[in-house]
Amino acid sequence: MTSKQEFVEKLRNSSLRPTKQRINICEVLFNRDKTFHFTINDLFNLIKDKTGEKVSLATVYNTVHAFHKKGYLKEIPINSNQTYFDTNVTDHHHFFDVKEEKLIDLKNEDVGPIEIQKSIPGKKIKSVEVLVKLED
Amino acid sequence: MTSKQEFVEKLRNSSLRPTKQRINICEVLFNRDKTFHFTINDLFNLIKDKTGEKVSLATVYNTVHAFHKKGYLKEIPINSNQTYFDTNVTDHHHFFDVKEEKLIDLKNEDVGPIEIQKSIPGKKIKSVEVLVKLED
DNA sequence: TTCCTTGTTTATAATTATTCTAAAGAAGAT
DNA sequence: ATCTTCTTTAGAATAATTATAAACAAGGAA
Repeated sequence: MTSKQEFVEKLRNSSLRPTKQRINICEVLFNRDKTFHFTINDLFNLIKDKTGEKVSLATVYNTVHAFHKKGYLKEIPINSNQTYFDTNVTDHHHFFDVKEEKLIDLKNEDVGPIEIQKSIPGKKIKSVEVLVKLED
Repeated sequence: MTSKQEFVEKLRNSSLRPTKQRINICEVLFNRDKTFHFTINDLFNLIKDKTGEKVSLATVYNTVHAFHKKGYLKEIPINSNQTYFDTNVTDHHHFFDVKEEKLIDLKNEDVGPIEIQKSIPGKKIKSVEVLVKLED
């Protein structure tokens, strides 16, 4: 359980003003035991449900992008019409259940080391992501 | 160099009628040495350039989806506003140059074996894709 | 051939996710 | 309090994709 005050500090430390909306979004995103996978629309609906307060869709977009930029959220590369985010920003991978459109975390140790043995001149590796698609 | 007749047969074998439009699309997609990464819009523009004939955008969508369904094209999981496809349908991976929005093939042997040591009850693995993002 | 059925193409409209805009409101500093 | 800057918001704009339904073409049968 993270207190509201901690979110206020987190936001201040990131030079993001601690507004009511952002704190509500923090509650929904970060006040959890497990990692959380979501689309903007998921989040938009959850905010109303969990906090009882409505935050405009534009603000949800703004805030998610701000948090992503600050490194508090990770974008998951996946083929979907919607963009998926993850509150687990550590280096890890995903299962994607195609039928249920659901993501499941895959720990690094469940995949083993991945050694990329090719390099592109002038470029460096920013991230390595494994996506394992699941079917029935 | 693949002849037009071969495309006609390929289409017939897939119970797709060999129309002028589909054959043109085949020429652009499959008459190449190297693997080809593209978005629908890339392809739409290339058809005009390479064949001199215009195919409607809707037909490009229809055909790409039909070819994807038949297994002649692979969809690449990536976070982009556009969907990327690949004419290389073998099991392999990708670099994505984030700045230039360009994909580069990564052979399986350049990545090494990936062993997924977690399983989800009732589900089986459909595909394993590695995406390596590149930055300058 | 000619006719018939079914599949295909097409322009255009509809849909959907996301971004933009500009005005009103709130936070923080002085 | 006042001022500046950041934030929120509704709604408009954009862009990719999908749906629609009418015209058209392919393939088969007579």
